[in-house]
Amino acid sequence: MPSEIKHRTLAAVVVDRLRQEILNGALPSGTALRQDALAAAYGVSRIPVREALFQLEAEGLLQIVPHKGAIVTTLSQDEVNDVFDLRVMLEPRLFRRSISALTAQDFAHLEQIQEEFAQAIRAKDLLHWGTLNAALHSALYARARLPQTAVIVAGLLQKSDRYTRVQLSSPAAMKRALREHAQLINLCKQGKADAACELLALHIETVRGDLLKLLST
Amino acid sequence: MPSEIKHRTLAAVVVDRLRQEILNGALPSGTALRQDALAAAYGVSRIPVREALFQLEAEGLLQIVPHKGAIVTTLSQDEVNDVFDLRVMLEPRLFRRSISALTAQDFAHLEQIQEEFAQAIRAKDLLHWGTLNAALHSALYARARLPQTAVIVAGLLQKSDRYTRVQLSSPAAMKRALREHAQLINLCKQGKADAACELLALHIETVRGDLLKLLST
DNA sequence: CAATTGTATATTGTATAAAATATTAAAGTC
DNA sequence: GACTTTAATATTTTATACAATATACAATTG
Repeated sequence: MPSEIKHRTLAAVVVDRLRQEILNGALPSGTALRQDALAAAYGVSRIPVREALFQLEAEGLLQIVPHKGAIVTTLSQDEVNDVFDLRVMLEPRLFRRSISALTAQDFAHLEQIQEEFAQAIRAKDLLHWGTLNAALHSALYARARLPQTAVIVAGLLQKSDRYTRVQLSSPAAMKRALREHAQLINLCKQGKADAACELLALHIETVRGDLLKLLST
Repeated sequence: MPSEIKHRTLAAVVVDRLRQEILNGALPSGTALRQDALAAAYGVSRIPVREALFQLEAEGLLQIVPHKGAIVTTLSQDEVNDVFDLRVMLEPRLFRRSISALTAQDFAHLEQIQEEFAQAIRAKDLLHWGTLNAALHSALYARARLPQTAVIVAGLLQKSDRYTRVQLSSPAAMKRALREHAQLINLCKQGKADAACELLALHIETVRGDLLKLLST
């Protein structure tokens, strides 16, 4: 009985749940989404479902063909490379502007995410890994004050996460990510902006490399 | 009597008309959009209007506050700079990958846009200037085969256009843009990729400079 | 038999109406 | 008189019902 839900808007609720299922892999690429079925599954009418579908299309997770329907999109290897190229270009820019302005509170937040990270690894909880990864990166850029870039990068992180979740089935890769994130935070604290940005770029490239290795097999 | 309209979908029609009015300046920043009024104005029900509003929010032209309404957003000077920084980073990348693959047909298309451009200048038709500018830039990148970057840049061009329309009230600036676009096309034809990309970056910086001058006054 | 046209069914798109939420104004209390 | 509370109104959000479109398959024609 979901009576305790903070009732934002049904459309927003559906957006979050659908996005989660897509990022999780519960709705794999190519899945056709029927408005009727989704409405029944979530116990709402088709209108909030429709609005959710449109929003997810804007996020790039779906493709909607008028009068036909919505299907979960996939990214080609070239597109994955495109996404990672963009990340390598844009994230260090955000990072550099953010580092010097990070507060003690921000660092506390980062440490907290790292803690959840470690827990997720111990529990082999792959489902939340992508969310945590995106949260940590976003937290690193929290003080960049470049909102346009920030929303673009948020989208790129989301797109990457669909695939990194696969990649990180390897415990070794998960632990390396955890370690690199810790190094990033440390360099921040020491104010070593150049070194931090360099490491960030390397970190992204590392994930890309692992991912491409998996996709090609 | 609009009976000849190719009936795509009412929501899509509303999206296009609303976007046009926002980019035109007919709906200036800060305008509150009432679903009822829009539905009446376009002669449709409120549902296609709602879906249009959501799409335009995703494009960054509106901000929707649940249960309150939609208002036309504005960009601060910092945000304008952010947009142009991104353009300088991303457009040359697209350009470089596109140049060598441009076909004779592509060049014909570019020349056609240039012609419409010149006509718009002669007719002092500011309204379509932004659309043509975005179309020309996009045409330059048509063969880049980087869809992720392409959609991001398309969004950035749209955001810039809201402001360049103002900036180009000066005939001198319009003619300079026309000339620089012609130079870009010529360098493409000659296969001088490096020079073309350099000029492109300069071109974008020039527009930014003019724009900031106007915004600060 | 191939191709095309027509019909039935399923699904999406839109309109109308009801419910939920926010805003405004008025009334009452201290 | 200032402040809270309550009613009234306006607006958004959601549900239901209807219309338009696409898909699948049968029927017809050459």
